[in-house]
Amino acid sequence: MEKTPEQCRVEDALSILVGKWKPIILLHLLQKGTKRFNELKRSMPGITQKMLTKQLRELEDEDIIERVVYPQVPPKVEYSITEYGKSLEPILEAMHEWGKNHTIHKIKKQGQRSS
Amino acid sequence: MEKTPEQCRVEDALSILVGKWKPIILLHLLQKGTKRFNELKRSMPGITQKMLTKQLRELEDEDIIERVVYPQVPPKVEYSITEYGKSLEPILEAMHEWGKNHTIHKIKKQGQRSS
DNA sequence: CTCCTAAGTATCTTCTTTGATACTATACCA
DNA sequence: TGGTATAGTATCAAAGAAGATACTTAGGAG
Repeated sequence: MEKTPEQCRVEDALSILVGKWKPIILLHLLQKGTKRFNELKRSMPGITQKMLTKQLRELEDEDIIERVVYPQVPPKVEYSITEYGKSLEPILEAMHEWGKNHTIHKIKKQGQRSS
Repeated sequence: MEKTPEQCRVEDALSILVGKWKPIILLHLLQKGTKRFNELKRSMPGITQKMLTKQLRELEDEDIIERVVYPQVPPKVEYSITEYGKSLEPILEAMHEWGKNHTIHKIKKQGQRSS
C-alpha cells in the first residue's frame, strides 16, 4: 500500500457522495434507469427544486449522471447514470451494508449503557 | 436487494466519514496503530486543536476509535482504532481507489474539452 | 385572455461546519 | 519565580450548505 495520508484520495470519492440528497438520487437512478426531473422530485419528498437542480448539476459535472434535454414545451429533461457512474455502485452498496450494521451496533450499545 | 431508497443506510456510513479530517485521522490510526493527541496533531498540518478534539470525539462516540487517558501531568491520551472501526477499512480502501481513478478520469475529460 | 405545465433561476434567510485565538490545569526544570 | 509541556475548553467570526419563496419561459387547454 503506497497509501500515505498525504496522498489520500478518499476525500475525492467522498466529496461526490456527500450532499444531503446525492445517495438517494443515485439509488433512484441506479434502480430505475432513467427519470425525469419531476419524477425524481416527487420521489424525494422534502427536497426543493433548487436543491435537486444543484445536486444533479454537481453529479453531472463529475460525469456520474447524464442529462438529456428534449427541446419542447413544457420542457422535458431526463437523467440517468453514466457507465462511469456505475463504478460507484459497489461503494454505495458497501456503505449501505455497513450502515445497516451500524444501526444495529448502536442499538446494542444503548442496551449496554442502560443495563 | 431490498434496498429501496426509503431504507437507504448509505448516509449512516457517510456521516461517520465526513468531516474535513476524519479520513486522514482514520488512515493515521489504521497505519500506525496507536497515537497520542499531539502526534496526530503534528502529522496533520493545518488542523486546530479544537477541530482535532471534535473529530476524535465524534469518532469515539460512534465507537470507531478508542481513547485512553493516562492520569498524569502533563496529560497523556492515546487514540487507536477499535476492532469495530476496522470494519470501515475496506470502504476507505475502495473509496481511495475510486478517488485515485477519478483524478485520472477528470484529467482525461479536461484534455477532451481543450481539443 | 388566463391558467397550467416542466424545469429551471434568483434572492434571501437560517443552520452547520470550520477556523482563529485565547485560556486552563499541574507537574517538572532551571 | 518563571517557562515548558500536554490535552484540552471557551468564545467569536467566517464560510459553506441547505431551505423558503417567488419568478421565468412558451405552448396548449378552456
